Amino acid sequence: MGSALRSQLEAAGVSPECASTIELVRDVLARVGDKWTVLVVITLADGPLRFTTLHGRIAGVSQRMLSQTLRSLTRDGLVTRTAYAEVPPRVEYELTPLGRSLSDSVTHVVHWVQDHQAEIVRNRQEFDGGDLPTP
Amino acid sequence: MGSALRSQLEAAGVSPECASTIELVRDVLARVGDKWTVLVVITLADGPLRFTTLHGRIAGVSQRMLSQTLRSLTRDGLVTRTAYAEVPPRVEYELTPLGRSLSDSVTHVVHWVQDHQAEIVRNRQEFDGGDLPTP
DNA sequence: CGGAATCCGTGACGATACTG
DNA sequence: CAGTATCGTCACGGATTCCG
Repeated sequence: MGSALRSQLEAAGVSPECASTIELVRDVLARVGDKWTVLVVITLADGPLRFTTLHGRIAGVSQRMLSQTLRSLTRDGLVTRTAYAEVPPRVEYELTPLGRSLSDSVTHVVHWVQDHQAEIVRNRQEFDGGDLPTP
Repeated sequence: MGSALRSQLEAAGVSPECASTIELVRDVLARVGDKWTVLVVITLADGPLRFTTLHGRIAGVSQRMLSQTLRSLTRDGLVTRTAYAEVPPRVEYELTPLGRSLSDSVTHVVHWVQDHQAEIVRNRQEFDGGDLPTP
């Protein structure tokens, strides 16, 4: 399996030396593509925020998912988690330089989507509707 | 929900005029992040390929998932599907200019992952292992 | 050959309740 | 305030089978 996958990346212009890169690429892209990660990242782009603030700003996210997303991001070193020993407790999350650099790449894709969204929507309508029925 | 989401994009530097952009962004990113799309796209980067060839080159993909992925990509206008009325039947898939331009953006992220994979792996090990146990 | 249809297991996700 | 724990649902993804 590895060699075939390696050739995939070679075709994409990725250096062939590390076969497991593809898995990590897929892993990171899956993270980026998941439901909440992008929203968390771009929300944190302004500066550090605490859990509840984040929870309030990102509409529709459950505590469970937010917590999980933040832990994954922290694990990968994309955000830092800082807990202050206070009463009431306060925890702040902040993008690391690594997280910010990923954010830049992702923003690039976001802008791509924005630039081509009309075309995509039109393509979908055309595909779904086929030609208009003749009633 | 829409207004909160809109502010997300504003924070990310995206123009505020279209509230539904965020959903499309998430949608497209989810597609990009899914298990097979990236592999299909970079495999098609060389040129048009037929279904079975694609199925052979992408290790581990089932016919179902490949078919599904290709249909989604076709629906969005990222690939074209050309069926030749022959025996045996032949169907070729090819990246559209739109698909190629997305491919470029995604490749950018792929390269980012490649550049930072060592750091990510190290971060994960550090996070998972914590400090080394003392046996 | 190129799929679509069916069945089915797994786990992602949301809602809720509880804890330090 | 900042989570963890538990549970129920359901969509994703794989294997198999059937059709044009």
